[in-house]
Amino acid sequence: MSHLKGIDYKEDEINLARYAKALGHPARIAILKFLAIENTCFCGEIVDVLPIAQATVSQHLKELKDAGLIQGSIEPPKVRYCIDLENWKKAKKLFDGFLKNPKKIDC
Amino acid sequence: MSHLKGIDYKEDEINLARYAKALGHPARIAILKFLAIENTCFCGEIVDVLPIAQATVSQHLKELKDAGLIQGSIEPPKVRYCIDLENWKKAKKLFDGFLKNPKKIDC
DNA sequence: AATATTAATCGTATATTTGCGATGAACAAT
DNA sequence: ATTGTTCATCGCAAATATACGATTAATATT
Repeated sequence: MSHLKGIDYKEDEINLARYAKALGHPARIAILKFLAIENTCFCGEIVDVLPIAQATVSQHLKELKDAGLIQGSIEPPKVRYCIDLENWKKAKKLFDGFLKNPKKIDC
Repeated sequence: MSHLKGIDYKEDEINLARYAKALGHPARIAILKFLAIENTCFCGEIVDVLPIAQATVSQHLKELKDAGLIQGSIEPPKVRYCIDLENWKKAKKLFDGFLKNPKKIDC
């Protein structure tokens, strides 16, 4: 989310858009769901479950991590991923505030 | 959302991702917010308010419309836009189900 | 040291997104 | 009929995103 020319956008608008963008691909939704169910998992387990190549899964994981929705901790030779509950809650709050009755949207 | 190779993705995953993608740009968040506050508006009013060109606003409106989040009705020579409450609620339900406690995510 | 495992990264190809100026279409007003 | 207004669309450029095979890095295991 780098190219915000006018830069009138408010902090929350940018954050909400960033989270939304990260959720904007079904593979990443599926990854997050898997991660939510399993609590934690390794990249390889996702590769086994989804019909996409390892490099691509890794890429999606990176984007989720960059957006702050997940964390990874090294556990050689693997990396254990889990949802970042802190930011997950922030995201939830932003989406809740935005998606409730449009008449009463948070500003 | 056309390139879903494996196509294992579930209906809800695809729909959620589609809504999320539409929300994945701060300009579109700003547009929706403006629309929510004003109840309805014309393209030109958005152009006056946001620091982006008319063609670009029109493009964003098209994407929001394609995602189902807004509607447009011709009112020559203008087009009156408003939020599509029906789909807005659907989106809200999907995000709610997804973003609540990850331990209890909807599947 | 050599090997195996796991995941990130590189290089590449293709597709999509974002943005804008210019043009076009639709219609109202003169 | 001509003009003005509004918005969509076209054409283009640049940036991002998506996907993959191949390679590399890190580290256990043998």
